[in-house]
Amino acid sequence: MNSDFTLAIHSLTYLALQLDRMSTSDAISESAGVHPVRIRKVLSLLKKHGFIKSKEGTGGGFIFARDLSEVNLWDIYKITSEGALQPKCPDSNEACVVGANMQRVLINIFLGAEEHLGEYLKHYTLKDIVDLIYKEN
Amino acid sequence: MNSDFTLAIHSLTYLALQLDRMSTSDAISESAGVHPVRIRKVLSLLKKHGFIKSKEGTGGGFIFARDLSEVNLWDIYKITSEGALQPKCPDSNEACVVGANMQRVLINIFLGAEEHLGEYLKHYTLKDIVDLIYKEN
DNA sequence: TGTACTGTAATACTAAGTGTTACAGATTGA
DNA sequence: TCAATCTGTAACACTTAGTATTACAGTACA
Repeated sequence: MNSDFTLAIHSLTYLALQLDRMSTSDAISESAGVHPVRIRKVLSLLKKHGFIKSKEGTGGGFIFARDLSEVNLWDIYKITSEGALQPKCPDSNEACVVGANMQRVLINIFLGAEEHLGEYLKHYTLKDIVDLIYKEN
Repeated sequence: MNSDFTLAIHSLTYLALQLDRMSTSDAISESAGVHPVRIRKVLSLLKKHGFIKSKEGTGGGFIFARDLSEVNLWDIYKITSEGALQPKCPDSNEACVVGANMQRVLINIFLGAEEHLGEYLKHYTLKDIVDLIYKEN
């Protein structure tokens, strides 16, 4: 799994603690320890899906656009990492009964796995994450 | 997720259809469409964990060592891919409340996710996979 | 009009995954 | 005993995905 998912969570959590003002990609990138351009790419995705708003120019930045408890981790997973579970099988041998059918079988199993993961991730809202950030252990 | 997991499943399924004789890494690699050395590496792992037996020399190869219905996909996942869900977060900023705590929060969430995935994978035994290979769609 | 932002393309760098070669060790059969 | 056929594994090369960096256009504000 690439880290866009965790960067998105990190960014949104950061914004969640600054609901009253805009935050710059520089500030968020410093908190997350990655390059500002990377953060802007991830935030650009989040914006396209309506989770945040942005404003260019002096005093601009990013700000949360939804209710904290109505955004969950599955929402974020879907736009940053959907299909990440699916391992890429090389083209196997059609002349062999295993090779010819394995891909179809595995794809279905991994689709199921991702759905299953979704059920788990849906239980975590951004509000939960903020609470966990403050809770010791 | 790397493809060791699916290669292991592929190999074991192949062996499951040849329970009465040994199969060579060459034969399996041809079915799976990857290099024989790669297959041997994966099979080496499976052997170390007692899923298969091997024999060197002429007429040698690999053979299943367990009951088909007592090996499930979670067993295989654990030895090939455990921790694969865990995205690597870059070291974030300890001076920021989000940076300082995010890693701990995410690690716990992903541990839970992997456990959850385990519950799903446990429901598929190798016997199920063999049945699915033969079942249309 | 200068400064501080976002938005994004292009490119370079790095790490993980995969393929390949090489060769030692085991086993078999002639 | 010798050649052939396997596994076992290390070493290295290649490829691709992930990430960082540079560059610059566009927007907003003072």
